[in-house]
Amino acid sequence: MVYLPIGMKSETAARGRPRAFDPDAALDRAMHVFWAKGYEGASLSNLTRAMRINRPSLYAAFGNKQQLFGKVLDRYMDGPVAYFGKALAAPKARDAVKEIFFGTARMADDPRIPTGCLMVQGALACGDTSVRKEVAERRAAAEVALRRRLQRAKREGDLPQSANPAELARYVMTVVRGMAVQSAGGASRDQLRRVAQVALRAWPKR
Amino acid sequence: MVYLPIGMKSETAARGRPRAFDPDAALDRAMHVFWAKGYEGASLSNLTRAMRINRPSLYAAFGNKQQLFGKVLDRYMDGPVAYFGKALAAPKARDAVKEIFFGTARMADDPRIPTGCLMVQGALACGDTSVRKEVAERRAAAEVALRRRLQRAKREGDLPQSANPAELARYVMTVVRGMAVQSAGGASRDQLRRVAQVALRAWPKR
DNA sequence: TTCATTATGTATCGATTGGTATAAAACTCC
DNA sequence: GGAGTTTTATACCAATCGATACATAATGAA
Repeated sequence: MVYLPIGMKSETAARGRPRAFDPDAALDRAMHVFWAKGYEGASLSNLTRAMRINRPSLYAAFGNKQQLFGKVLDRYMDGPVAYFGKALAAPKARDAVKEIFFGTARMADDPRIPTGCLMVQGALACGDTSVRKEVAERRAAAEVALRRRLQRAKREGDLPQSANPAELARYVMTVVRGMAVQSAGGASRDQLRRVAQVALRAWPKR
Repeated sequence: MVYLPIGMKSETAARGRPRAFDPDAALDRAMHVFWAKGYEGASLSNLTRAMRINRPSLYAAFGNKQQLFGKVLDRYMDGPVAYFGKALAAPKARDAVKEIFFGTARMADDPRIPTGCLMVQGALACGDTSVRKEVAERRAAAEVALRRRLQRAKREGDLPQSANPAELARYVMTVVRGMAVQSAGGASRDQLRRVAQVALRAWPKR
């Protein structure tokens, strides 16, 4: 198996020595390290050992530690938390929120992934300000997506006119972030499901 | 001004050269560094500069970095989050929870302290497992305290018989942790207050 | 004064950090 | 079969990490 360089079209002929590792598999392994240890807790030695490549290969393929973290975040959004975008496609806003809550709870017991949320524990507090800013922006982007979905729901009469989409979106994301912290602290899927049930009681009645 | 060694009774005569700094003030300064940068993001150079002492003084007074962090956590519980224990003393469980929520929101705009919560962003994910475990235990202890308070409320008829104190306590702490994450991401006091209002709608009716 | 004791300031320790220089290896193109 | 190109592996870089050795300063006790 020969892996193509990042961003290279498959039509293009591969020149030079072929890459001996799968960049996506390496990103998955890096994701686990960042997820479990945080950006600063993940050393390059940790990363290269887990990714099963050596340092120059990492730098050639992914830039540097910060750019690697960015690519890991991209992959995280398209992978473990893809349920979030799918949930927004539910016909009813309440069902979308329910799926977001239960999707978050579902991650807790998955033995293939670390506990918690990469966007939360990856770099909540961090000596490197720009890294902290990047994850904060990604968290904010998720809240914006949910807010837009709830605004649509209000226009469609799916939410009462008294409802405030911005407030509700912020509330939902607050619960989701809190569930991530609880999960990182050892909360089980079942415990988080019950939290989700309670949280849903705050949802506006039609 | 002469400051007494840690743990020394004021009756005891001070021997040797007197300490030239106030340990409590130094702890407060260290707290800010850990709070803003996290355990791993806070280097000893950051800490000693902020504390205005040099390294040997730090080690003599506080042990090592991890023990310093532990003492900072103690001070954090008795200082910035003292509102939590006070809230539990409210006569009604709902008021206690309300005070916990609003107390958490109140911290967000305080210019004297960093955003977020030291027990969350101090070491949510961390290369050092024992540090991560310590903060997790402290978070768990807060939840236990609230659960006991809600169990008492149920016995007193302050909560309906159908209420589940353990679930409710977990829900409240989930929201509080989520508010901390939102605060670290730049949410204002007012935004968090509105989140608290929504969260309270999930509280069981009498 | 002298001694014991404790704190301070400087200078440094070995280990680890993120990041590279360099050369050999493995491929395509001509 | 080279020539050109890219990846791999080893070895290394300066900087920083947490932590200390050591000499000096400042106090109480004798």
